Amino acid sequence: MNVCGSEEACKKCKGRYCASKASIFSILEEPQLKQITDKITGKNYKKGEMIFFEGDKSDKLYVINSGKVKIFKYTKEGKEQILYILSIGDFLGDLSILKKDNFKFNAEALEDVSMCQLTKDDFDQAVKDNPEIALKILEVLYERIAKLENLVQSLSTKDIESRISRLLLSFIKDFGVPEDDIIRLELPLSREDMANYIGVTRETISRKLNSMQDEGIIDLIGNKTIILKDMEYLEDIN
Amino acid sequence: MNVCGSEEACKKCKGRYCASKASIFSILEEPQLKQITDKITGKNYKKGEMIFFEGDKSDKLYVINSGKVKIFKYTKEGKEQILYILSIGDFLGDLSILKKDNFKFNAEALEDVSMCQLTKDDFDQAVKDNPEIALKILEVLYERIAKLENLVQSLSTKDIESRISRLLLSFIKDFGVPEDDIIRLELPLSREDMANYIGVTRETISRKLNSMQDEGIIDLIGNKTIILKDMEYLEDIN
DNA sequence: AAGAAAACGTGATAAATATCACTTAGGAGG
DNA sequence: CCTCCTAAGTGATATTTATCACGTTTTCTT
Repeated sequence: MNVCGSEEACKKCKGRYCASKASIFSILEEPQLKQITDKITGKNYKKGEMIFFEGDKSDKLYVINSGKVKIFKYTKEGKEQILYILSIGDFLGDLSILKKDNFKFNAEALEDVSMCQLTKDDFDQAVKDNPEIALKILEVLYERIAKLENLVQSLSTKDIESRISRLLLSFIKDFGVPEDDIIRLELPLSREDMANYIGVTRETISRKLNSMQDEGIIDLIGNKTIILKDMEYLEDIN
Repeated sequence: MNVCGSEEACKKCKGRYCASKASIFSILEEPQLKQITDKITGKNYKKGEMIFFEGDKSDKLYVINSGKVKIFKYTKEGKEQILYILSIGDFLGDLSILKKDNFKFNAEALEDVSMCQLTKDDFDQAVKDNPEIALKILEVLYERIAKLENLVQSLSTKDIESRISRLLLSFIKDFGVPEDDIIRLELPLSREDMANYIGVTRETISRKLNSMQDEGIIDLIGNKTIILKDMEYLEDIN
C-alpha cells in the first residue's frame, strides 16, 4: 500500500496519504482516486500559525494529515468563540459545491499541523465526476450539525459544570483513552480556549475544574491531562 | 397549474402542493415528481400541538405547507432551548439517508400548521432514483449549519442586547416586512420563547426590549409586533 | 540550562442577570 | 360582552460569574 506517514512523504506520494485519510474520498477506486491525489499538495503549519482568516477567499480545501486545528470567530467582546476542533482526517474549508463564499471563520493550528490542499475547482470537478461523493459530504455535514447542536445546547445551559461536562464528553469522543474504569484525556485546548469554547472566562473554568476535582469527579494532572473518574456524573447532563 | 392552497386541497391533489413548495423536489420533472407526490399525505396540527417528541422513531419526513414550527430541546434546568424556527417550505425530520435515527429534538406547532408527510422509505427511494436530490439536501444542510453557527455566536456573546439584535435580524430575514425606512416584524415567538431561544429569562428580555425602546432602537406594538427603527444599531453586532 | 514570555491559579470586588412574588394586560371561549 | 386563564411587565433581592490585580507555574527560546 505504500502509505506514507509524514508530510515529507506526503509530498512524495502526491497526496495519496491525505486522500486515504479523508473519509470523503474513501469510496473512490483506483483510477478516480489517482485523478484526485495527483492534484493534492502538502502544506505544514506550525503551532499557533493561522491557516486562514475570516473573510479570506475560500478557494482551497484542506484535509488534516496530523495535528489539531481550531475553527473560531470573534465575539463582540473580542473573545474567540470556538466552533469546531478538527483533527486527523477532517476537512476544513467550504464544502459547498454550489457557491464560493469567503471563509466565515478563522482557522489556527493548535499543534504543528500537516495538511493537504486541493483547490476548490479540482474538488468541484471531482464531485462532478463522482457524484457519490455528495453522499459522503452529507455525512460530514450531518456530523457537523450534530456538533453544533451539541454546542448550542451547551451554551444555552446556565449551569457551568454541565457545560464543562459536555465539553469533556465531546473531547472523550475524539481523543479519550480508556484505562480500567477511568478515562485519560489529553486536552487539545488550553484553559483559555476551553473557556472560550463554552463561553466563560479562564478564571471561572479554573475554579470549576478545581471544584470538580474536589468533588472527586475528575483528577487534574498538570494542565494538559484530565482523568475522568465519575463518568456517571459527567453523562448526567440533561 | 391547479395548485391547491389549503390542507383540504392538499389531500385532493395528493401532496402536489407540498412537493412544489419544498425546494428539495423543485428540480424534479414530471414523471419523477408524480411518483413522489403520489406518496405524500397531508396532516394538520393545531397551535400548541406537538408534532413529534425527542426520542420518537424518525420514520417520516414533513414539509411545512403553512404555519410555523419550533424545534427545541430541553436544557438541564428544564427550559426549552429552541434550535430552529421553521416555516413554509421547510423540512422537518431527519434528512439522513444513511441511517435512521430517533428524533433528537421536539417539534411543536407555533400556529395552526398544515403539513405534508412522506415516509422515510419513500424518500430514500426517491433519492436513489434521483441522485440530484442529494445536492438539494446539501443546500438545506448548509443553510441549517449557517443558522446554527449564527445561534452559537449569539449564545456565546455576553451582551444581551446583541443577542436580541441577532434574534431580531434572523426574524427579519424570514418574516420582516419593509415599510419606508423601518421594518415591521410580526414576532413568531412569545416573550418566553424568545427568551429561551437566546438563553435568558422572560423577565430579562422584557426589560431589555423596553430599554431598547427607550433608546429609540425599536417600537413595541402590543406583544406580537415590533417596529425596527434603527437598523444600523441592530446590524452593528460584532 | 537560563531567562523570558505565556499560561494558569486565586482572592476580593463589581456588575449583571436570575429568581421570586406580584400586578397588569391580553386573548380565547362561552 | 364578560370571565377566566395565560402571557407579560415590574420591583426587590439573591446568585453567579466577570473583572481586576497579582503571584506562581509552565513552556518556549536561544
